[in-house]
Amino acid sequence: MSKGTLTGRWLMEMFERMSAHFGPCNWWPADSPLEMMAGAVLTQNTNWQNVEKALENLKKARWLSLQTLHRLTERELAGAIRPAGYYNIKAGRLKNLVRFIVERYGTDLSAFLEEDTETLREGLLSVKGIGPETADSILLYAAGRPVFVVDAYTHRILARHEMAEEQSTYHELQSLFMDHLPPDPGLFNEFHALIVRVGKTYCRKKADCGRCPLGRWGPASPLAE
DNA sequence: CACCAGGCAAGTA
DNA sequence: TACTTGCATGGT
Repeated sequence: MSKGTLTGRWLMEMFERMSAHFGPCNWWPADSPLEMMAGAVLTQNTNWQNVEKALENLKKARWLSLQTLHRLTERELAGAIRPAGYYNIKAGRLKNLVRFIVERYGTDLSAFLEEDTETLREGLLSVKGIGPETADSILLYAAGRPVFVVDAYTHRILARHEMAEEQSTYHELQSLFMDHLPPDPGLFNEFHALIVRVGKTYCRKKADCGRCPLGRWGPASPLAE
């Protein structure tokens, strides 16, 4: 909350550098909240390019509605999302999520997304196959809540710049952002998107790290010149 | 050819 | 509690 702290200033400097380097990311790349939620499940440990193919299959088949996804068999769904990998697991997870929503809120997704943030998060986490990152992605990008999303890139980048311990938990990393930044969904949205962008572009190979807007590996924090 | 990608749950000790 | 393993396609 207190952005006057040293950590808060670090984080805002980090944001400004990434933002100046890349410009607006326009996340989440989806045409509807349901597509966003499906994408969140499909992208678990998977390249986004593969997820796009799977989403395209669902759109072409006109299967991207709560009603239809609820009616489909797991086998039918698995066939369509094949390019996303882990397709049997993910078909089950998508069905679990859709069943949870339809049974409690009906086929109007907005009824679910209007719940208060705590209820939403607990509900999502109660679904088998929805973990903290998937739940928080949905909270931020489908429901517009001020919840920071932590992913593998967040962990990697913070650890490499010695802004967090290598063994930090999901909640610890999330608190680093949420305790030191204003609870602004727009800020959290762009911040997470930029972290992924930086991670994909500069954090994969050590050689690329020299061009990273956050500087090279090691204790050089974004504030260090 | 090997390795990785915007996780999660289940199993083992 | 703290590791380890299975899940699977498509790009580099």
